[in-house]
Amino acid sequence: MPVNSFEHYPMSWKPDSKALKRPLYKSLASLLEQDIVSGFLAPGTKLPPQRELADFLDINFTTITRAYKICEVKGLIYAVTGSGTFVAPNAARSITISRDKTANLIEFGLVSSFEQTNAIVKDTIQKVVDKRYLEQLLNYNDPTGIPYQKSAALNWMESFGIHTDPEHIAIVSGAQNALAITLAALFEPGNRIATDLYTYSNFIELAKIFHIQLVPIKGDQFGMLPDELEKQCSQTNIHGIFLMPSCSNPTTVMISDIRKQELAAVIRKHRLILIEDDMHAFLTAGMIPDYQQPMFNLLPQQSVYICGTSKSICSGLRVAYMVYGDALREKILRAIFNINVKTSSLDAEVITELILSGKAHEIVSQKKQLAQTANDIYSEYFPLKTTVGHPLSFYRWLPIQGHNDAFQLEMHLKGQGIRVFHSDRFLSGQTTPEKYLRIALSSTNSLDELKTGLKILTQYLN
Amino acid sequence: MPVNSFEHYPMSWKPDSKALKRPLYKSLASLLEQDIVSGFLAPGTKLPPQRELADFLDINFTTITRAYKICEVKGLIYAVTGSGTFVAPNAARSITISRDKTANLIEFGLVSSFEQTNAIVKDTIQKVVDKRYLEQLLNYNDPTGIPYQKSAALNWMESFGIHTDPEHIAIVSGAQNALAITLAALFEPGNRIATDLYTYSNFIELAKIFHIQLVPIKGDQFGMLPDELEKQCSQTNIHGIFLMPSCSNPTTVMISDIRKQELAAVIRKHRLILIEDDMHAFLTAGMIPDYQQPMFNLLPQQSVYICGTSKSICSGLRVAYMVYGDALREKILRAIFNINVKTSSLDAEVITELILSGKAHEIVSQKKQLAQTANDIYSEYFPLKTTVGHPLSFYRWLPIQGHNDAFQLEMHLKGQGIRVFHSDRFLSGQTTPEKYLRIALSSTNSLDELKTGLKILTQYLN
DNA sequence: CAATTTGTGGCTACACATTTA
DNA sequence: TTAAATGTGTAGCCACAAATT
Repeated sequence: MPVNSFEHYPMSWKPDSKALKRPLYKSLASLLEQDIVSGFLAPGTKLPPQRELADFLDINFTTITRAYKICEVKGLIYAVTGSGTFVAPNAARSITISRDKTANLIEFGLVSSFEQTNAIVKDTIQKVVDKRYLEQLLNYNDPTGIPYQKSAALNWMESFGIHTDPEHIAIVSGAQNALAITLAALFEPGNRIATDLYTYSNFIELAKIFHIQLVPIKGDQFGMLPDELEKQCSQTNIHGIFLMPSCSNPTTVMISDIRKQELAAVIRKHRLILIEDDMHAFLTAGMIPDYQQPMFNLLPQQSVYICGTSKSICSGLRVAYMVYGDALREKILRAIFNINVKTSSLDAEVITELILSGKAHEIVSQKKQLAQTANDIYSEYFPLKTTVGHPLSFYRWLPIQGHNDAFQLEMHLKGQGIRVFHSDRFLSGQTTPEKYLRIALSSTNSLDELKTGLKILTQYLN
Repeated sequence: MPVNSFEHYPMSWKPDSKALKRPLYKSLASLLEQDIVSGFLAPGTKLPPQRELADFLDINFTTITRAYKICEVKGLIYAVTGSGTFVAPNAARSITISRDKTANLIEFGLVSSFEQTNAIVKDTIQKVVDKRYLEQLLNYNDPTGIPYQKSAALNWMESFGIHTDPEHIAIVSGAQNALAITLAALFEPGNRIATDLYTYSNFIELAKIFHIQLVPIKGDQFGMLPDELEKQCSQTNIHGIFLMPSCSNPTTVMISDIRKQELAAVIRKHRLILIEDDMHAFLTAGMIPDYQQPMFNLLPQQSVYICGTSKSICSGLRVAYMVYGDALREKILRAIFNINVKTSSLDAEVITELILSGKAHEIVSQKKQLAQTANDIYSEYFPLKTTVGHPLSFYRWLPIQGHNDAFQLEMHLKGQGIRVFHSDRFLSGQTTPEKYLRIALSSTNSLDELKTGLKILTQYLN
């Protein structure tokens, strides 16, 4: 029997108890899902507490717990002990970022990599084709990469501070693919991974696919806060942590060397698996005075270091390097064989040749130059108030005011001819009061187009 | 309080109740896992019934259910209602098949694809490099394939009976990758997929990675038995079915056209998602008199059709085509973007050029010729007693007697210089009394080596 | 700092379905 | 055919932990 009449305490959600079928918890979960996906329950809405809803429906409150759990794992809602359960910011839509050529828009959304440099790659492909061993690249051999390709990879990563042997490196099909492999290999459904409050939206989606919960941790201008991480680790059972130390996506924050060591101490203490996505090492190592080494070096036995070549060398050739501790090796190899079989040796060979011939460094220095120019242009339109973030980042993180509806803002800007992403897309958990736009500087067809787009943006935002 | 003393009914497994910590079910599961992985509990061992073990440990029997469930999802054990719980045949080892070059062995294990034909591919790569639009293949554009590449794909699959539009096809990085994407996109942990008793071992491993349970269904010489499928579907909640109609791996069984229709009726009735791995269509369509069309055509809205080009065209270029119904499209695209971002347009372009230039058909006819010769050689050593199975299969399924320890047999044959796989590797669930070897005919360096290997094998088995 | 609110995790009870004897 | 054995699935009970007031 319900105890209260609820007339004085209106609940934000009153599911029709007649619509409930057995099993109750599944039925309730699907009612909730419907109301969220249909938009009836807006993002941020506080759902009734478990006990209250249970009372209303006259069932046990743990049955509500179960129903809520189903929706939480699907990323539709999130729960905060003590304060309640809320509809997630990105509940009703997919935040996957991919190339979308439908309209003639100025691309500030997807972060490309100044594709102007691809002409250099073209010549190198010809050199690879001329090699007498080309045929050897077309079979099933060496699923994790041919030994000399791995040597070239080590050569490439040496300047970032990575040192290992060919047994602990694998060539995979891009950094995103490396992340998928890592989650498949080392985590189980229901595991938790700590991330920054704002993080790479495709990692959020990947976590959903693998049914891994993300635990957002607060940070400051030097990266994630060790105390906050410590707090969460001691509170709940956390299995891993995802970091992008060289230039966090989307915030452009670089983790300082001291902070790396502090974080490493917490990670070591709680035996987390560190997933270090160091896609931007090429922009940071040797450039930023504070840069010492990747976190992998501090925690080699419990880390996966991922070095993608899409941003630094060429985006269309899907090649990334994974470096891992011995304890993780077997599981990772198994996941690679089952998800990829292998990565095309032809693609890997082109990247290898670019590295060994020195062309890769040439490409990098061109890209740095382009990044410098693009950032200079950006600061003409949006002066950088502080020195926060990476000075050469391929994207910027612009604080905005008064545009709380992420979807609507993105739509309006599309109407203005600009594709850009609102910060809500990058939220790993609950919402925050501050709002931003992530503005890719590396994806327009020309620097003129970049200027045009930024001009439209300044006008729109003022 | 325990009710019985158990002295008269010895249990196969008596965990130390003092070793149990809280939570009980996790602790118990890990004790069980240890004893299985260490080999203390051999494959096939019957575990104590849930109630009996509960009585012994003096806890509730559903706590045992939970512990068993954890191990079942990990593939360590399997449960049969009414008869009990058993240690799985492949519990203690990984059955992932991958290239393994460690020793100088004759390769009868991994199924390659007569790599002699790769010389033709070499010339085509040069043609691709000469194209003026090569640079356009090096960016993030067209993540599911460039429109004309998709047209070529449709062109290629037309002879297999596939007709669709470019919106319902995607280019991915090989058939195994397509399977990973399909499982990630369309299934949830705990879902069940029906498979043949013997099935592709990397699919079994993939199911483990995604925590999907396989439900083995009996079959005969024409493929899976519809009645058995119907029975299982009405008994438990099954979400999908995995079939290789053109030439099942490892049994070489081809599903007859009548059987396809009967199976389709059951699949439709129970709304299963059909995963049709039609890697061998090129060996079957137009070759086998009975061949009419893929099952995709019978169930276009609830099927994923996978057409790999590794076996038919070139194994090192990681390219497969996925064809799917509109209802599945969005989820599949999301999984592709998150697991691959895209497949190398360079690789896809080479395959496209091979198809459009007619070279692909040339390669196929060479491979068919090689397959014919290899099968002829095989039948000199192991006369085919019946007409069961595909006549041109790249591998054969040899019944053997008296070698029940799969691992030991594989080891002994390695000692003889041969790498080959025992049927236990391909078991999707419980064990069977019949034993086989899967013998790859397409992976030796020469036909002479094939003969040598087969000779050693006949001698060993007699 | 204590009381209250709210969510988490684990064990138990029980109805039910299938298989086997 | 019926009874016993055995596994499956759902809901309830309860101790506890964290956050709020």
